[in-house]
Amino acid sequence: MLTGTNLQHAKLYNVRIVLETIRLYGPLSRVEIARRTNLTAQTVTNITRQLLKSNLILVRDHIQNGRGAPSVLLGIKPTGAYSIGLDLDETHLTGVLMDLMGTIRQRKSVEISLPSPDEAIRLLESFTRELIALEQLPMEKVWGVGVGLPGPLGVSEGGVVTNVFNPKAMAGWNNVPVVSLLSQRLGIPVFLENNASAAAIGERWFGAGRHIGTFFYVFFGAGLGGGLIINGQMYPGFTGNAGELGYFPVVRSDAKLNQDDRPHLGAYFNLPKLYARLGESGVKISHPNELEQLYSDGNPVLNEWIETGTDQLAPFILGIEYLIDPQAIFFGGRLPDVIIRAMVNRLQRILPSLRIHARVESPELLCATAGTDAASLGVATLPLYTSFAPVPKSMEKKVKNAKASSKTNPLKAF
Amino acid sequence: MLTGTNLQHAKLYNVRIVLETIRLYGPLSRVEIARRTNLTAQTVTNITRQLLKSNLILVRDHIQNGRGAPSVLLGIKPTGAYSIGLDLDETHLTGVLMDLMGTIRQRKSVEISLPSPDEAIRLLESFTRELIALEQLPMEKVWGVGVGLPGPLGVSEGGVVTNVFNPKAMAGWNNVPVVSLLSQRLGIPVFLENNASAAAIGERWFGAGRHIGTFFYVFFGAGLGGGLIINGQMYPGFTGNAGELGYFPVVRSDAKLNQDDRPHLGAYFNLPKLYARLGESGVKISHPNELEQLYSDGNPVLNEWIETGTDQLAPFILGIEYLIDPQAIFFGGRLPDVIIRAMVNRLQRILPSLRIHARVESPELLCATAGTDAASLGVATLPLYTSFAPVPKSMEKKVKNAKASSKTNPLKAF
DNA sequence: TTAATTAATCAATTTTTTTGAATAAATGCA
DNA sequence: TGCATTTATTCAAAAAAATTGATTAATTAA
Repeated sequence: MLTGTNLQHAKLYNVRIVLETIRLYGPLSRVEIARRTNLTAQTVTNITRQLLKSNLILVRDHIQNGRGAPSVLLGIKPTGAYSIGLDLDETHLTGVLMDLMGTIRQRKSVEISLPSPDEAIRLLESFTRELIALEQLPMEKVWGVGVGLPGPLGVSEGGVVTNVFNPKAMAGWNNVPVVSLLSQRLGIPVFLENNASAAAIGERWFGAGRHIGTFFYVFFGAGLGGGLIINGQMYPGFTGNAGELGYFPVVRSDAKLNQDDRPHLGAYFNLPKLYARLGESGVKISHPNELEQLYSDGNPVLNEWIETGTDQLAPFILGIEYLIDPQAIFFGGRLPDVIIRAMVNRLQRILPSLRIHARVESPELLCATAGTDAASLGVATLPLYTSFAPVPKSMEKKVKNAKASSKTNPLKAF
Repeated sequence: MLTGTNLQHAKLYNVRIVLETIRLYGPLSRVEIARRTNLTAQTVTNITRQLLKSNLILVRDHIQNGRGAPSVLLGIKPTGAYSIGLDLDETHLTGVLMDLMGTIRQRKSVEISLPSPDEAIRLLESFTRELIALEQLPMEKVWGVGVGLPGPLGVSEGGVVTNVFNPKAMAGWNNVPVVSLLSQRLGIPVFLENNASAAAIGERWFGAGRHIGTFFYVFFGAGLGGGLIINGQMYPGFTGNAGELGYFPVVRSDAKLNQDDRPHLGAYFNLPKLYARLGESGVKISHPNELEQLYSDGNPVLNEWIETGTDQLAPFILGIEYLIDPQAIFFGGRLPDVIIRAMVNRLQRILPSLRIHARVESPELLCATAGTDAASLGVATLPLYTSFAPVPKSMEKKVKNAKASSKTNPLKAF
């Protein structure tokens, strides 16, 4: 719907712009903020006064450049707010407690084997409570919990993502209202996102994507996923599954894949299948971190897995270049950095021979910066993202009778 | 850059929202506009007063539903503004004069053969002047000229698209500052866009895409192009070539293609090549409209061309589904409707067998509504689009010293 | 004929940014 | 050392826009 704006929302928009400017380029003086945002110094004074009072920013330093009064540098106050990220898939759960600067303050991880929804919800709750207890925080300081699940996810009527339509990978997980179940138990807002998109959001907010407006994120989890950031915001697609290249059908069946699968790209990146194949060759592992040692040992099964997977992936990377034309393509997830780097290097060798000269410029292929906790860091950004991102939507007027989410919105003071 | 907003721009945003609401859903009463936009009735009264004074809207009717004062229905005034669209490629030039409602009032077309930039600029100018003369309009009523060229286009340093990097298809057209050359001669704003993206914009504004926020547009021109609308706005990509699937390399070389080409998808849809192949079989044609007769005659060369092209296209359509996840995929351009429909029907047969069950929903495949003038209609919308679309950018504060484009901006009154 | 209802507008108020002046702190130079 | 200059920040009044509450006008229902 086309929705008008009003003064209150113009102000909220400016508050978010100021906060985001400080976060991305700070610490900054008030005049510098004014210069960057095209707001007047007076307006910046007014906004920063409220942000200081709300404990979201703090005075970092006093510096002087040349003559004149010294600048008061303002920066984000890391302890101004916290957020929890929980990344769950059929093989593991990782939980992190993150501060406003994106620093991971607490971390917990456990290897599991396809939990039932009941078990999982209990586990998610206890992880959350333990992480908060470890940091000795009051519940009010935690703005919310982000939960990541493997895609593709479905969207329920109410607009809330609650279901998992991935019967093979997460059996028994159809129609599970994760959001309402968990938020009832915890009493704070819960956000759900597929782990690939979440990792992309994390990269955008706290990684190398901070200054890249449009990029694709190739995510290696238990399988293969993808997320898309367009004009600085996560782009979900119409059904919420944009970038989901894991289930893209591949033309030729490969003898090494299970025969009961319709051949699809994600099968080449399925970790349990890799573990099984390594097991056949006499190497027993159960955690992606163990792959690092195998790689430096030059394990032939692993090497072949990397090469086959990368070769299958290459045409899709080309497809991303031609269809989406992003500034960069990130590669990240639960695989060790060295293996991701090996894949990127191989892609950089393969792709030029596939491209046609007419292309002016090609996107950079980059290793993601968040490491193996990318997904949990990503989902942890969801509560902050929802409150803070200066998206056009925040310009829209709030309908008067709308059920005030303002109770939980940390910017309610503005 | 992150830019704050202020009262003036919030107002401009609301003006655009009101205008767009009337355009899409009108004629509407003021209260109805207020209801749809969440603006107050008083605000709508103020804004519509100015729009009436500016001659952009008019009173269409007085109706009453039940008791109470009758509603005054407001609608877009078609003659409130005009715009010119010029679609140029190596084989033809089509020019249209469009009113504010998207109705084509005048039309001119000529078949040409790879004009030099000099010849082309002269031709574009004379087309523009003739179209305006035919409608007997003063120059001030024409808000601008949109020019469409085959992609991929490059972007010059100043941010203005001026160059054509398509040496094969448009030889001699490197580094031609089309925008500045033509706007100097005409004295009104000139906009340049690749014809596929332009057709997508046209479909979004005046076609079936009016109520579809996110779609892909497959464009059949002299070759194959593509355009992308995301959240209601044209998405150009980082280098300006998103959706440009014409130059996507295809794996297997086809004997029927020229050997000097690197095999790419667009070669299967190249019209001059089709004409040549038809010529070999004894059928001489030179205009896409003549294909309609051939198709109803069941010409075997044409049928095979359609089938081969569609089969090659199918995996890319699947790629669009998985990567971009749009609500719909439109097919349009200079080919006759029956041929486009045949391709869409064939795709609808092929695609289900390629998809994997896990996909929840697939985008609709739709024939575009603008007919063979899609591209010229599309570029004609560019001047209006730039002035009117309620894009987030219009929320950003204008820098004070910025070279006032307001001289030419029809909304300067606000 | 009169009360009720709805559309639209007038006038006063509120919210926010802007503008112009004032204050404070440091530097550069006589 | 003293003072003009420069720069950052804030105070106070003004301007711009949407909102609120009251008013006017047109029509239907009883």
